[in-house]
Amino acid sequence: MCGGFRAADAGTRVRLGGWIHRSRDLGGLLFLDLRDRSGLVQISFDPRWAAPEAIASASSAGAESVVLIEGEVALRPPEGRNPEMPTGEVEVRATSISVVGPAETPAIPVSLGKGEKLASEELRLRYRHLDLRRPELRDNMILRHELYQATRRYLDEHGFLEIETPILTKPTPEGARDYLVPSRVHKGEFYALPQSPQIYKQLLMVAGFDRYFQIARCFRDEDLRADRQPEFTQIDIEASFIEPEDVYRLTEGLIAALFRVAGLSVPETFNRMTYADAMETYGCDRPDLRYDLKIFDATEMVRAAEFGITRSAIEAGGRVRGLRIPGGASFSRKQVDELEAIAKSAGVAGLLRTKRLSGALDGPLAKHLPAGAADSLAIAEGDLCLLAAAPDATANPALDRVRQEVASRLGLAGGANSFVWITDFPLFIRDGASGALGSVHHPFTSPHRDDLARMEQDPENVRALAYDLVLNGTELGGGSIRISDPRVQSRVFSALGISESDAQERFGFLLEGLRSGAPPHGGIAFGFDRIAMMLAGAQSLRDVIAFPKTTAARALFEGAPSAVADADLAELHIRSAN
RNA sequence: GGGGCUGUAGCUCAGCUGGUUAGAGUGCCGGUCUGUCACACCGGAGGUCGCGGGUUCGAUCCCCGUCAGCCCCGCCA
Repeated sequence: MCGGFRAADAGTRVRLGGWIHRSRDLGGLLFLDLRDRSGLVQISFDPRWAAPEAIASASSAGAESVVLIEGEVALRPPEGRNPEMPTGEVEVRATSISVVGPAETPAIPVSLGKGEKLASEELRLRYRHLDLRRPELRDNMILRHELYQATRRYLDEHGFLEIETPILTKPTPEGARDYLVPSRVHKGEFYALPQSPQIYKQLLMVAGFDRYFQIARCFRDEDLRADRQPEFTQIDIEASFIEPEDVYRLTEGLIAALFRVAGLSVPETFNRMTYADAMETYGCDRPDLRYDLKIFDATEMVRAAEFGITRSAIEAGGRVRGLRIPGGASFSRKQVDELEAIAKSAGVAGLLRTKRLSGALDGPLAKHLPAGAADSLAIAEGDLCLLAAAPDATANPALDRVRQEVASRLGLAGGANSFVWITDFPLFIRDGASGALGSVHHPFTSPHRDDLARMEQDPENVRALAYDLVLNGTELGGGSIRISDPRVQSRVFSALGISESDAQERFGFLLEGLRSGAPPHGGIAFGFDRIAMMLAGAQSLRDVIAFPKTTAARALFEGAPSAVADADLAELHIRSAN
């Protein structure tokens, strides 16, 4: 392998295959950098050891052509060594070369020449076979492979069985849109690609496979982002007779094993935070805890103030909460306006601003505050304080975004990785528009035992046995203890407004399973691609997936999706609307 | 579904207030060159200015539409 040669290999006769990465023709003397998946090595052609025909052949071979080289590994002359290259001590003195895979001039550069920049992402995706040759993407794929292996090794060692579940499954009316697959045999009927193997893994528990895992491909037909692909990979885990604590302990070990692959260490155990605390203190359920910047409540301090904005917000049932920004008093008017614009785009009417200079607070609100307000609100000299007077439902996302923007401006997010388990999610969430209850996680999530009694009267305050693992503001994975008691499952369906017959039609095979002797069970799923992206230091999921889709869910290399012939549709009992 | 940015040579980009022959770097082709490694030097070829329409004496440039890529909101149990 090209990248592995060292000084100790000098004298070895070798036969090497690889791609011409770059060549330097000095006239009578010629150098090639030969590349394979292991790296680069310099091949030298000199009349002292290479026949004239070999030199001519090497000289005319184009970049990215595949060649076979015969020669001998030799130490380079001392002045010709290259400390920048792992193989820089040596070169292969070629005696023959044969061009076995001539290449046309590459459509996009693989090795970047003088002043050259990376081709646009559109072209990189169209010519993916070339882009994947670049060392950066090659290394990402190798890292990904090692993450697969570490996952399998760790879970195998902990007694988990790898079991595959179907790709052709049943459409689910809830959740994300399904990718549908028409049935040829059954006119007018459809399979769906799985959004996750959720129900199958629960049935595997019912079947007695008490520890299951799968590196599972999942499909969701929703709009994309830099960190969202329509098909993606999860590390899917489920086990019987376990509690949340068991899941935490098991998967902290798994995450440690995965981070070790990238040479990173992680804490022995991860911090915990309840959903309620996360929302109260950070305004979101996946806080970035690399920096402090906590949201605080100033409602009591301003309650008595004769100030219209805060007064009406409080009377309407809202609160006044905000952020103290250390040193923020030096922000320009324009900078603060930008922060306010971010908050407004998240739904609040505006931000109240006050800063502490020379001991006192300024701003329109300040004169309505009691003496000593700055101290009791812990606003320090030089701080800027931004307040949102609104119901939590709008203030939380607004303050969350302002918090992130401030952290990015002040460069606060550079510290050590910060893992945190978010626990005690609510079981239900009420849809603002329709007023209907929906599942926060999914309808099979177990309510907290202590909250079972209030399921019917006070469903919005029922906690779920659900948890997410968050790293630096990104959700790495999430899961729950599932419902294993069919009576509890019925009550949850009923709270969700799913009738007995609906439930039977949609999830009948799971309900039958629960009635036939179901162990208590639960699990978790991790976003494999996101973990790979983080560990690779990549900016986009597309850089850790061999053949990704564009933001419009197209595959540019193969041209999918594409139209099909009417005859093919007819066989599937389908007609295009166009 | 909505908003923003981008589209000019194989690749990366520049192109002034709308004006004669659309430029640069790199790659490619030809030549010189015996220790280069982003080799160096000399010469050359290479353009549907994404596509369609409009305004104008005249459009790469202004307007409308459309396609594609990227980013964001909605969406993603």
